[in-house]
Amino acid sequence: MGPSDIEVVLEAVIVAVTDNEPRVLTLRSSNHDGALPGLPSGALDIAQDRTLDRGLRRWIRDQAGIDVGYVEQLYTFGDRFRHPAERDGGPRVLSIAYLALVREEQPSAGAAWWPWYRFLPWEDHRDGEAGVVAGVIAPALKTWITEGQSEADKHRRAERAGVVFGLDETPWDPVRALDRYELLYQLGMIDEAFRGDEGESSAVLPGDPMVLDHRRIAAAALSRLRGKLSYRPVVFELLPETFTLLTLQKLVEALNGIRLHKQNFRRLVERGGLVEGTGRRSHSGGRPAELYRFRREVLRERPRPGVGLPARG
Amino acid sequence: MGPSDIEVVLEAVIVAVTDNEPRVLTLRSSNHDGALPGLPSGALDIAQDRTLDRGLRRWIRDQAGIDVGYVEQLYTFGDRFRHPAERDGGPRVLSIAYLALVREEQPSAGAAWWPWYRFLPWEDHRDGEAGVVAGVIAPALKTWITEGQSEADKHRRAERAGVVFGLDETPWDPVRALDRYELLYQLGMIDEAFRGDEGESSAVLPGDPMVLDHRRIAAAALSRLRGKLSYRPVVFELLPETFTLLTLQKLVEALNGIRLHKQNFRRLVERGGLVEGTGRRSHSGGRPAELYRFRREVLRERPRPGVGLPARG
DNA sequence: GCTATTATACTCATTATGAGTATATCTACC
DNA sequence: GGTAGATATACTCATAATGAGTATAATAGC
Repeated sequence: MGPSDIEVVLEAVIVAVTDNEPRVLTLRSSNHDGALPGLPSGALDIAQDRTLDRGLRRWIRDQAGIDVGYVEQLYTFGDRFRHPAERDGGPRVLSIAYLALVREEQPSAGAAWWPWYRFLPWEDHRDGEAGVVAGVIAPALKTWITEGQSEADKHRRAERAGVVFGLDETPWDPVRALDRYELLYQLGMIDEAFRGDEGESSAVLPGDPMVLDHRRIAAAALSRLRGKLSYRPVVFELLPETFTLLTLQKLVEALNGIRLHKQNFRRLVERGGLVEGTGRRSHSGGRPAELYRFRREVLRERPRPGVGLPARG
Repeated sequence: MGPSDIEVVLEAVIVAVTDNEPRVLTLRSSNHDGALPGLPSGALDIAQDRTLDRGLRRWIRDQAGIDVGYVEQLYTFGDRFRHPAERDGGPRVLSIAYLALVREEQPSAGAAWWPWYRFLPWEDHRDGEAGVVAGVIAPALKTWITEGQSEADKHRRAERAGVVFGLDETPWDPVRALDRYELLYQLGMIDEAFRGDEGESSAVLPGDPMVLDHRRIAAAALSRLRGKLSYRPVVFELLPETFTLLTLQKLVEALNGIRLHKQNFRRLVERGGLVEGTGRRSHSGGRPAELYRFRREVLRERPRPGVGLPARG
C-alpha cells in the first residue's frame, strides 16, 4: 500500500438563515446509506483547483448552484473506517470540512435546505430548556454516571456531563455543541448507520441522522460559528444590506439557540460600533424600527469586533 | 492525473517554555532549502495510523524522541506550489498542521529547540514596543498605504495596517499574530526562499526564515495558542505539577508576548478558581510564594475556564 | 381615541477591570 | 541583629461593563 491510497474530499456545511431558522444545505446521497441526507462534498481536483477554497467554491457552484460568500476551514477528519468502503479495501478517505455562509436562500438543484436543529434538536433552547435535555438526555446521563467504574470515575463523569450539558449549577454554553455531540455519541445515543461496532443504539433520542459522520461535522460547524460570532462580525454575511436591530437579534438568537435581553442586546450592539443607522425605518407591526447597516470600515475601535451575548430573556 | 497524486503530510509546531522563552522544536531539513530550520513533519502512514493524532505522536516519538501531551489540529494547507517539488511534476502536497505542547524540555536527536520569537521577532513586546515594529514595519506600512490605488484603497490599507499592528489608537492584539504575518508576507517583507514569484524581498526585516511556509504555520500556531489561553486551561500543559503565581504569570506573558499587571493577574487567577494553594511554598529570592496546583476537576464553575489577560504593566 | 405591538430611553444594583498604595516575609550581607 | 533588596500578598478606589428591569414613544387596525 503506497502513500497514494488516499482520497481527499472537501465537505461543506453551508448555512443560511430564513424565518429565524438556521438551515444547512443537504443532498440525498444515493451511493450509500439509503436516503439519508448528507453534506455536499466533492473530491479535490488537483489539476484544476489551485487552492482548497477555490475547489470548494467550484463544486458548490456545480452541485448546488450556489455562490458562497464567507468560507472558513473547520477541521480535517482522517480516522480509519470513517468511510465504510475502507473496510472493503477502499482508499483511506480524508475529509477537509468547511463552514460556509450564504446570504440569500437560493433554490437549487438536487439540494435542499434542512433546519440545522432537526439534526441536533437539543441545541435549540429558544423556547425553554429544549425538552429533550430534561426528558431524555439528563436521565441517560444520570445512568451513565452511576455506571462509572470507581468513585473517581463517577465524579469525572458527573463533572463532564454537568459542564457539557449545563446541569446543576453550570450554565448552558451554546458553544459546547460539539462536546455535547461527542458525549451523546459515546453514550450510544446517536443513531447513525455507520457505527456498527459499539452495540445497538438507544434510538430514543430525537433528531434526524445523516450520512456517515456528517452530523458530527454539522455539530463542529455549529460550535465554531457560535464561538466566532462573539469576536468576529460574521453575522453580517447572513443579513441583507440593511436590517433592524430586532432582525439582528433574532439572527443571533437563532444561531446560538437561546433568547437574549432585548434592551441590553441593543446597548451592546450600539456601543460596539459595528453598525450605523441609515435614517430610514422599517414599518411592520408596532412602532417603526430604524434600519441599520454594517460599518465595514470599522474593524478598528474594538479589539475583537463581534456580537457578544448579553443577558438572556 | 488521478486523485492519488496527493501526498499527505503531518506537520507539528511543538512548543515548550523554558527560562520564560517559548520554543518550538525544529529540524535541519537537508533535503531542500539548504540548512534552514523546519518543523518536524512526517507522512501519514495509512497502514499503521488509525487516527491522525496517533500518526502524529508516533513520528514525533520516532524523529525527536518526545512524547507530546496536548495536541490540537491547526489547519490544513493545500495550495498548489507550496512545495517546490510540485513544479517539477511532484505530487500535490497536503499538510495537516498541528499544535502540540510538552511540559519538559527533553533533549533529542537531530532536533533542536528554537526560540519562537527568533522567527517572529515583532511578536515579543515584553520589553516595550519591540523596536522592529516602530523602526522597520511601521515605515514600510506607511509607504504601502500611500501606494494605494485610490483614496478608498488607501483608507482600507490604513485601516488594515492599524488594526493588525495596533497603530494609532488601536491596541496591540497578541492574537493577531497570523494576520501580521500575512500582511508582512504580502508586503514582501518575509524573506523565505520558497517565494520566487513576487520579486525580491526587502530583506531588512529581522527574524530567521524557515523552510517552505513553515513560518506561516508557526505564526498560525502562535495565534491559536494565544487565543486559546483565555478560554481553555491549556497553560497547565506547560507547567510542572506545582508552581507559583509568578511562574504562571511569566508563562502567560511569554506566550502572549506582553507584560501583565501582577496584582490584577493574581486576582483574576484566584477568582477564576482554576488553581488551589498547596500550603507549601517556594523559596527563591524574596518572600516565599505559595505553591499552587491546577484543579483538574474544575472545568465547571466558570463557563470558559482559562487565563485571561488583565491590565498590562 | 383605544388597543395591541414593537421600539427606544433610562435607571439602578452588582460585578469586573485598570491602576495604584501599603504591608509582609524572606535572603544576603554588613 | 539590623538593614537593603527582592518578592508576595492585601487593600483601595475610580471607572466601565453587565444583568435586570421600568417607563415612554410611535405606529397599525379598529
